[in-house]
Amino acid sequence: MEETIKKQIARLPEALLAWYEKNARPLPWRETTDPYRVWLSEIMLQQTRVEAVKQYYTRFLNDLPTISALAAAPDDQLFKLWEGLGYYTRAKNLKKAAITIVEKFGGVFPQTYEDILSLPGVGDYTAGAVASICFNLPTPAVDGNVLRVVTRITELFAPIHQPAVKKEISRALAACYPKGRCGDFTQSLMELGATVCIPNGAPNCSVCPANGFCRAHANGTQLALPVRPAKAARKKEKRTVFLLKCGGKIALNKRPEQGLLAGMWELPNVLGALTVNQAASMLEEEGFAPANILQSAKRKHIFTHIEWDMTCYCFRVKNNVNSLIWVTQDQLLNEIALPTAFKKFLELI
DNA sequence: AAGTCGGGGGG
DNA sequence: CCCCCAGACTT
Repeated sequence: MEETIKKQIARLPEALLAWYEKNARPLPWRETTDPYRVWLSEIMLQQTRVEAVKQYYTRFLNDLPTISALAAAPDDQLFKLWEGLGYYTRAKNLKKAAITIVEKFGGVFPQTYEDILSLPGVGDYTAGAVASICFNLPTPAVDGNVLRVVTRITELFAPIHQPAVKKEISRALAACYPKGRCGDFTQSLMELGATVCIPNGAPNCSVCPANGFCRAHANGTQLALPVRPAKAARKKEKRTVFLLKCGGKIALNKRPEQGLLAGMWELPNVLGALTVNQAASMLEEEGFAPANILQSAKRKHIFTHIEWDMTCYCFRVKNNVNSLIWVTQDQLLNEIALPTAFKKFLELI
């Protein structure tokens, strides 16, 4: 299979590089080959759209302009810079990797594929992207865009979630990487997938530089590719969220270090949809004096594997409880990173 | 190989 | 609603 793929993508580098020179979008991380900046962009872009990343990227580099600054950054600052971007372990691993670079690599970003791959949070894709873009190594970066482009050009109906299929595609690509233009070829593949050979609807084949040798285009099978596994059904959960106010402060809770939103702050909440009376009773059982209900609201939040149907009760309470952390509105706004699911209730304050 | 881990933009 | 996004890591 690999040999077949190689033959069918043989014309890709020449066609894509010429097209990329004229059609590359100007993106902040394309103005440099500094590995810190390219690495940061690749981590932020994991499962995250370009438009969402732009502002985060610029602000992050403004506040933490060097690897050593990142290695020394307090977690609060780090998470505030990541707040709302999702997949928060990316931020934790980013700092871990920065510390590794300082301690193990003498503060110099590693320059081989294997060393880059060894950093926490860096997998095959990111290592290939950084190595090719920053160090001109023939290391493919096989993301969703590239899988779509290659499976369409070669009309490969193999399920792309299988590691073996990704490896075949990666090896075939590595063999055709153009000397001296490795970074541009990596980016041109992704650019084609992002702007021409797009997901969700018909690709723009009429302007595609590969339409002369694309099998899916020739046979009209673009929409059937790539082949993905069936998606698992999402679970639904009802939750009751407490917005507790006491003496100008708001109650927060620290989530467990494992699992969903690991280690993040949250508004106190419990499983199940409590009535306002049940919620008030629960507060009394937890050691609060009788509480006054101020407002309530319902919000839905959708994660990848679970959906929260949340009912929030805003209570004014007269005494606080030690197991909760009490913060001012200013702290909550400017210092503490609160996941989006809970941010949806802050307008009740 | 299958599950887990956020959030959002667009059909 | 549904799709899937410049994926990585754990089990």
